[in-house]
Formats: sequence, C-alpha cells, structure tokens
Amino acid sequence: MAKNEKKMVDAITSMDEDFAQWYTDIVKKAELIAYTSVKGCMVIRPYGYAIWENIQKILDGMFKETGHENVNMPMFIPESLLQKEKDHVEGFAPEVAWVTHGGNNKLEERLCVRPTSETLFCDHYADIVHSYRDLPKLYNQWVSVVRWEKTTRPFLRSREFLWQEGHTIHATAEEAIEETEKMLNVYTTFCEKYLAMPVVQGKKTESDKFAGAVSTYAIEALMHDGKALQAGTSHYFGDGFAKAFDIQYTDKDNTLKYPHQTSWGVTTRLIGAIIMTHGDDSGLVLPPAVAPIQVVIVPAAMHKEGVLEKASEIYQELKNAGIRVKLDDTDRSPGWKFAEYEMKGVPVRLEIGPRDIAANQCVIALRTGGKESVSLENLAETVNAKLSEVRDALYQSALENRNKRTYSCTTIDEINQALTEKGDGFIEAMWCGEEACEDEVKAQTGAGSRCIPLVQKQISDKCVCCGKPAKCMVLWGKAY
RNA sequence: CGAGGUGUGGCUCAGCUUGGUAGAGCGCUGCGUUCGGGACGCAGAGGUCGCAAGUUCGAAUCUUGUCACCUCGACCA
Repeated sequence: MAKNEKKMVDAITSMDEDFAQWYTDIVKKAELIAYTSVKGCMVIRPYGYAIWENIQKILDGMFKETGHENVNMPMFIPESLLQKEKDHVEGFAPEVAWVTHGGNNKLEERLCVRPTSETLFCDHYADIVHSYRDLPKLYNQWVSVVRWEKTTRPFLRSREFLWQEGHTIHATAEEAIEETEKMLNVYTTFCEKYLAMPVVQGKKTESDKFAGAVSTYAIEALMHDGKALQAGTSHYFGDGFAKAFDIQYTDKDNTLKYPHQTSWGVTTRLIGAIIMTHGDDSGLVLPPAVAPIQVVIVPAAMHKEGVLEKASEIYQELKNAGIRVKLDDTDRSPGWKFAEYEMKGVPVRLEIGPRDIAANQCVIALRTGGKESVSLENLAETVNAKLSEVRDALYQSALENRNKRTYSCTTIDEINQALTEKGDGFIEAMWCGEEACEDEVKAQTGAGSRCIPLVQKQISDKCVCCGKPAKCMVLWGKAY
C-alpha cells in the first residue's frame, strides 16, 4: 500500500499536475481503492465497491427490462479461438495476458486471460444457433477482464477492471443495429438520470472503431478539466464474427444465413467519470442513486441526554423508508465528521443536537451546497426530495460546464485559439471523412476525434482541416 | 532493450556531499480537557535504512553487485 499510493500519483501524467493530484487525493482519501502488488491492478475497497454494486443493480435492472439474461463465460480463451477473427485478434493481441502453464506442465496451447469475450460467445453461438427459431439471443455478463496496459490510472485504466459486457445475436442486420442503438440509449439514460452526467451520443470514426466491429457507437462525457471520457460503448458487428466462427441458421425460406451480432459494455471507469464530473475541492460528490451512504446523521453535543436516542430514531425511520443512511456516533468531533463525509461524497447530511430536538427539527445540509432547518415531521419525504434536488443540481452544473466548454470551430486556428483561450473542451467542427485530416487535427491541436454525434449541426460546409466539402460534424477533444 | 530517477516506522519525507547512539510531520494507542465546521495537552507503541558482498575500529551514509518500482519512447473500456 505504501509505495503503491505513490505510484498512483506518478502514473497520472497526461492530466495536469494539479488535477492529477486532486484526483489521486480523492481516490485515496475517500477510500475507494488501494493498489495490489500485481502491477497496475487495484483493490477496490468496500466503499468503492459499494458504488459499483449500486451501478450494477440499476443497470442490471434495465437490462432485464430489455429482455437480457445473465450468463458467465470462462476467464480463459484458447489461443486458437482468439485467432479466428483477424481484426479482432490484431486489435487485442498486444495487450492480452497469457497463461502458459498448468501446474508444472507447459500447456500445449496457450490460454489468454479474456480481454473481452466476443470469441467465447461466438463459440457458444455456433453450438446453439441453428434455426431462425433460436434467434435472437440476448446475453449479458458481469465479470472482470484483463488488458495488459503499459500505463495505468485508478479507475480510468487498470490492467484488470470490472465491467458488464452484453452480447447479442440476431437474425437480421436491422434488428442488430436496432439493438446496438437501444443499448446506447439505455446507457445514456443511466448516465444522465442516475449518474447526473450529461453525455453526447455518437458513432466512432473508422480509425477509432472496436476491433472487429462494423460500427462502434459511444457516449462521450466531458470532465471538470475539459477532457473527454468515453463512458460506454455499443458495437454492431454485422456478420463478420458469424462468418469467422461459422455460425449459421436456417431461415424460414429454408436457406442458410449468417446472423448479426452486437456487444456493448460499461466499466468501473464510470466511477472515474463520477469523480471527475462531480468532485470538488472538498472531495468526492456522489450522485444519490449510486452513493453507498445517501444520508449521514451527525449528532451534535452527543453526550447530552436524549441526543443519541433521537438520532437513532431518525436513523431507523430513514432506514425503514429505504434510504441508505448512516449514523456516526463515534467520538470524533462533529467538524471532523463533516469533513470526512464530504470527502466521501455523501449527498445529504443531517445534524441533530439539543437545540434542534427542542424545536422538533434538524439541520439538513446538501453536498451541493446550502443548509437549512427542517421539521422532523415526514422527514423521509423531505430527505427524498433533497436527494433528488442534489441529483438535479449535479446534472445542471455538469451540463453548464459542458456547454461552457463546447466550441464551434471552422478552422484549425480557431480550434487552437479556443483551447488556449477558453481551456480544454469539446470542439464541434466539420470533417471531410478522410483519416488524414483526422490525424492532422490531432497532431496540430492535441484534440482527437471523439465521435460523430448522432445529433448533427451544420457548422459550415467545409472540412475544418482540408477545406474540401464536409461529410459530417465531428466532436473533437483531448482524452484520457 | 534505449535514456533518466527512486528505495529509510502505516503514510510523506529529511539525514548521505564530509562514516560516529536512526529523525521530523501526519497517522495509530492511552489518559485528561474538549467536541454545532477537520480541537488541545501529556504519555506511549512502531524501523534488521530494498537485498548481498566489500572497505573500515565503526556504514542509512563510501565501493561493487543485485533486486524491485517509477518516468519518457508503441496502444487503450
């Protein structure tokens, strides 16, 4: 742990030094993770994991509603299986970890530790898909995957990370594309409604696509410091994998056809996104929907008669109402507790002391600012209202930050000017569709193409780089 | 592998140039006073100075070797 925390600071270099320090402090002080002795992997501590569990609970509910079933595929993939789809293996081979021995014996065939599970699902599909009656299959799994990254950062990039990967297979391309878009919308709703994090939906450019995909959709979020973060992806695979893995079904017309596939995923990176979207100088700020502790009760003048009793009463009442509440009756000073739970991002704090009890009220303070005295009558209702107030305030300020930091530009000079004068952010600019221009923009401004937003704007009719006729508007930005 | 850097209580580090009883702050434990915005006093626990060899009366410090980790050169949820 000792040296490892130091590593965390060193590992974050492409962030501004101050921002990296701020981010690292929050991760450390809010007790989200520790590093293991396994290079670049992390131990998610109970408090950090509880956030992930809440994310998992909500998202999994949404997946079930859209008809998906959970399964569990093996952690190991035989090399021959990984090799089957050419683009896919080229994309992932440089970053997979290999198992070469079983016990003391060298394996005849190496096993890779899954970096993603498309190949395993395909192998399975080949087994079970034979007729149009077998389609569609809508699967999801909550597992961890391993990608041997050269440089790592807490939550944003670690060698092992937790995620959810959805894999579906459909009779037609239309149906698969519809699924891809549907899941992108599920992610969007989740991020905006529950994480209070506005995102831009878009399609990745050719060069930025997932290995083996026909098209990759993504949601892009903008962080406090103006850098972009990919918060989730949804891929349409066409029938490429089906052909590589020999998955065929007999359709109603008695002909053999290749089915069409999708996959989509979000990871523990979402926790990093939460930190960098909502966090402030006092620490973490958690959206109420995923906060492990939604309300903390801090008793004042605890030793005075009746205070703890009243605090426990309130605790029970809120708990019974389904609110995740904690009563801190340790002998720390109140000031210490205030700072502690602010650091941990608890959205609502209740203070209760003799003066409040006498007036049948308590002080309610929001992590987003402001505190007032409220009656103890119908407290659960009041608290719930305040929780959604916090969510709304978080969403609003994140949206304002994004709007303030989104610039429309028509030339490379304008991009550079905007980025230097107003700070990092999203650039909306037209593009001709040539990869050369994409590379050129990145080389000259540092901002790469994030996505081609689904909601398009007509900034101009010429490519921001070469001046030739533009095909679409691209969202550009610096990324982690 | 190429270049640079670091290794000393749980954490952040000082000490090394010029060898001489292993230090500070934070954290931790106990007692007391406090405690409506990170309180204070007193007492205390905790380290084979990464590892090994060498020089020396004597090594955290000098020499050599070795190991681990980090940063910069290629990618990425």
